[in-house]
Amino acid sequence: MSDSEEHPVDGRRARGNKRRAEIIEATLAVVTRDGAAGVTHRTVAQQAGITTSLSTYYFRTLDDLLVAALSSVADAYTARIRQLIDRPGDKLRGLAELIVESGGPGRERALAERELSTLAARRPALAPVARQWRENVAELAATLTDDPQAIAALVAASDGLCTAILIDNIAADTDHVHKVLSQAIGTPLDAAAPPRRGP
Amino acid sequence: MSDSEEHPVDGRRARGNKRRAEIIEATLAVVTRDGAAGVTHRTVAQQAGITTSLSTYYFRTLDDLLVAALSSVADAYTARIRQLIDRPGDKLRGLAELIVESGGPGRERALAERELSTLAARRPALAPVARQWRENVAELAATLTDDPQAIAALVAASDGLCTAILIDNIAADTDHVHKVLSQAIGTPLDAAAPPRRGP
DNA sequence: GTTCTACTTGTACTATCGTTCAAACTCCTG
DNA sequence: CAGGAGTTTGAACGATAGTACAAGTAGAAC
Repeated sequence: MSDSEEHPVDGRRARGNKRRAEIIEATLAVVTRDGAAGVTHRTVAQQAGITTSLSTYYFRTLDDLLVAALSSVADAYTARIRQLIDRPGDKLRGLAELIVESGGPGRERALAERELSTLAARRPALAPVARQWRENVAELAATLTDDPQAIAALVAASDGLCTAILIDNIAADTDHVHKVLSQAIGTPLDAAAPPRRGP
Repeated sequence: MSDSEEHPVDGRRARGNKRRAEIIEATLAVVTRDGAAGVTHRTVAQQAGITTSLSTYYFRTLDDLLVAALSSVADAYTARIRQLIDRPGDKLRGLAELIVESGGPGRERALAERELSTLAARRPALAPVARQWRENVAELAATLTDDPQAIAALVAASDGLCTAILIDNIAADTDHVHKVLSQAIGTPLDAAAPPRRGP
């Protein structure tokens, strides 16, 4: 985690890492297509175009594979939200756009994340990973207000909006989501996007 | 649906209905214990103390069984919320108590509902059932405000709070949930529980 | 009592699952 | 080149899944 890679010159390990990523990608594709219940070593291997044993070589058990897949999705979302937090701009609108994505191009990923998050209620190993999304949103909210209730409301509303978009398959409109988020956090329209000139 | 039962005198059919309810109950118990993925005709039958074939006799396919189980849970929640809507009292606090229940005695049911709701994203037959909860909350919210954004925010926040309680396993405090709901809907503390004397 | 319907059981078939394992292949090391 | 570490394959084992089906039981209709 600290440094990128220690042996980037070893072609064997490089290939291994690439394979690992491919298998995770295939796993997400399977979750998207057939749901988390459809994830088996065989389906994942077929999706990745490899043999079943190779899947078990990299992920000894199915649990290992699911944890890795959820971690991958969660990391991607974390990066997106951190970008919103660090960069200047309307954070609330950025969050709204991120949520709306769950109904469009990012629907597969979001659906996969929801499936895997639900598993988290049952597998302690997944819980910390599943919690990341809410913690990140809370951090973003903390830059907009100091009111704990408002932060909690925004986090809950963000989660609920994602659910509604995914399950109900409702039309995802950025303006609408933005308004609902504003409503949840209170009166952030003044404080949310102050046209600061930066330091 | 219009009248209760047409042949309540037939002891055979009565036993059949009882068995059906028992199997649904066993299914929910299995979902609670092992997750939706753990639902098989065999596990359900064992949980119910019957034979496998009897489970398939009442629910020809596993899908039938899952749809019936989700419908059962959704109906129970619908009844609870309708009670809140129809009866006088602080509706928002009642909703908060209902949500908090998801972390306590009603955790099993709530978890089962979430698992089955997630399935709804994939099985169109489950979608209308899974939508009920949100529609009911929206109806409750409509009695508190006319602002569509506020209604949407309350619905989303309710859903998100349930998720947080279930997945993160956070301490569920009625006061806290109530405050967050109030924050989401705006300033309902005055309008939410007006001590009206009736019509 | 006879007949019919609804309920219940035991058993079996086929398919797929997770997982293991030894052998073959690829690439780095010396 | 030889040797070893990492990668990939094919086949197989035991367990469990959905489902089907014929036989048997309990209660209703006549």
